[in-house]
Amino acid sequence: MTPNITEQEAIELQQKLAKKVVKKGKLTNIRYVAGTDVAYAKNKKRLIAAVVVIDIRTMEVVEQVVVEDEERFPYIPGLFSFREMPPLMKAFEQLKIRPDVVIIDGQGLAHPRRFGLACHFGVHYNIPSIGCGKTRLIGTFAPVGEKRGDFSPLVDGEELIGSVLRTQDGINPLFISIGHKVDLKTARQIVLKLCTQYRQPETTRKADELANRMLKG
DNA sequence: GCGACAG
DNA sequence: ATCTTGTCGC
Repeated sequence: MTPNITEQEAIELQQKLAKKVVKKGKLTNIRYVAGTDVAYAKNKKRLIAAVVVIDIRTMEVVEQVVVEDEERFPYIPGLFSFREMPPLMKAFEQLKIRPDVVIIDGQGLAHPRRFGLACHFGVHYNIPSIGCGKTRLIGTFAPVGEKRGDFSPLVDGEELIGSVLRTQDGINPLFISIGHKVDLKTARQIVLKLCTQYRQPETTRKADELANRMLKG
């Protein structure tokens, strides 16, 4: 990540890198799915990043890494990746397994400049990635069906930028979008498969649990 | 000017 | 995201 980057430079970098995002990819025969999460304490410049790899065939955790890093960029909607990429990179680069796809806690193409954290991470490592956020950054959508698997298009004007996906019956939906090298339908299928029992994918839940455990204990 | 705004 | 405990509801 570019150190001491200004807000304007960050925006220009996003516009430049957004051109490199690949919006296709069926990802057949995948096995290793990674999940990421970053936790931090208020009024402290300490960030804890966690990456957990799950074998999608057995749903067992096969590798996990957690690291501590210092805050280098504030939280600014639209520039989120400049805050979380540094700690995530530090963790990801300690991973021995090369995941087939990475599920990111945040948006991918569903971003003002079509370059959310999931795109940034995917393009940086040239690895398939999926944006999986709990709330909306941009876009509009019609009410989603109440059953697990129901979804409605997330659009920005005439452009389709993601899917609002119900991962459990009657539970608030998730915001899914392409990160890199995977199409939207495949992204939805992978996320849904990992949401075995809860609202969020097991990958994200395990990473969240690991990061918070490190933050406290 | 006002409201929105990933984590 | 985090600050925070109990509590209303299915």
